Amino acid sequence: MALFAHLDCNNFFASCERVFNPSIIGVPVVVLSNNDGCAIARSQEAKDLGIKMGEPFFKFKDLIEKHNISVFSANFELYGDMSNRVMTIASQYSPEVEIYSIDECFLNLEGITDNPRDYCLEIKRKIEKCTKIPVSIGVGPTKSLAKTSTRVAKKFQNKTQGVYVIDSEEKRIKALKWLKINDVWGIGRQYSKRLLSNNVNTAYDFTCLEEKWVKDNFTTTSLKLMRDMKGIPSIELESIKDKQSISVTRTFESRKEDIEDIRERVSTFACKCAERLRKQKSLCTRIQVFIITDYFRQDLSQYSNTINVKLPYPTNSSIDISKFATMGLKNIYRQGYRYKKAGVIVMDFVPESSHQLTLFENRNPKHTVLMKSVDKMNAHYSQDLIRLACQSPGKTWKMNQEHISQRYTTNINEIIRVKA
DNA sequence: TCTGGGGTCCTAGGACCC
DNA sequence: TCTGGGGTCCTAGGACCC
Repeated sequence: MALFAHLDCNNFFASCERVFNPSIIGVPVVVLSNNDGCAIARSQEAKDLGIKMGEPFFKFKDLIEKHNISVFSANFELYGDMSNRVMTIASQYSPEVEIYSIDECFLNLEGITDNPRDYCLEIKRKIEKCTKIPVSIGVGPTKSLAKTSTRVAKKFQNKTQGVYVIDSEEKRIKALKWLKINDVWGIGRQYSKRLLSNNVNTAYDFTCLEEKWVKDNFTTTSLKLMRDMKGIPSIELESIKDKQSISVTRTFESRKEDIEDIRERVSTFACKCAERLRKQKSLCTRIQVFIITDYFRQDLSQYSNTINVKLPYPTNSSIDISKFATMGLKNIYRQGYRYKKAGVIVMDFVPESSHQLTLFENRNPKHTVLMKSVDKMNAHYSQDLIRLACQSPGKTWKMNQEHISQRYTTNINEIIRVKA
């Protein structure tokens, strides 16, 4: 019998901040998105105050002082490193692990234990001891049921001690009847609206639908999900795959009109894309560039556009990608608008190794060597030491990060200090 | 004044071919 | 006036996830 565990860190980003700052344990904590735009993580206390996921910062600013909320700018370097630690420990408990997101993973427990509850309590204990990150674990015969179990484990923490196992038909039905349709993995806003209007209120109702109806009204993915929740394993554990696209997009700290300012941003985004491409040893053959004005300001004139640039040859050179992205930008830029956001997305990859030189190759082989040394130096010294000339340092933009914590675990200068 | 970022998958519909 | 059918490939857009 198939057996999956799903592990989820509790309020992950907020918990990361608490690891290095025990004074905020027990008080509400909110972590903000880039530019301190909106809430992307909340501790339980902050959730209880009614602060919603994605809520703009300015809308709950008045609550901050009133309830003594600790606010942090997102510190992804710290979270990424803490995530690695959690995942490394989890991986010791199963030969087959899928890292699903920064704070979640699935473990294949088939044939590993006769007592999944105790086994997972041990995993939880170990992770919490070594990393101080609290986790919840759910177990079930399929991935979606394991994920459902995790929700139960979280919701009824006192009863479950943070671990719940669906190991009988009664438990499966009980959990699915409890799970609201809009909380089901794979059922989003649009789908739940349609399902609710058809009197499908819970996950259980969903599993009772006719397969044909689900397939006709939704997609094959939803059908798979439905079978999976019935207990028929239909969603497989996935191994680590190369990315199919890499994107760097940012909201500007202010609105920009001048193409020169935007070009500098786009060039920097392009270089970041190229760097990540090189990291996974891929070359891209298509670049997408987009710009958009501030759609929250309907009083201003709006414009947005996207362009696809097909490259004459596959590349992961920052110089090439920046050049083609800039060309794309020039095509879609229109004067007289105040732009709020731009982005570069690289796609249609080929592996670096299998790339064959084409007859009309005009890729500059020197770039490969150059980029290698750029990456090396940037890794060795501080990040982004080496830039292209067009990323003029004077113009390089700085994010609003008023409340950022230190990179305790990845930067020696920001390591935690202990008073003796 | 102030509203994130990075991904994946699926489908409908157009272009094109025989 | 009548105006095939079937197949493939590609892409934009929309849904979903964290």
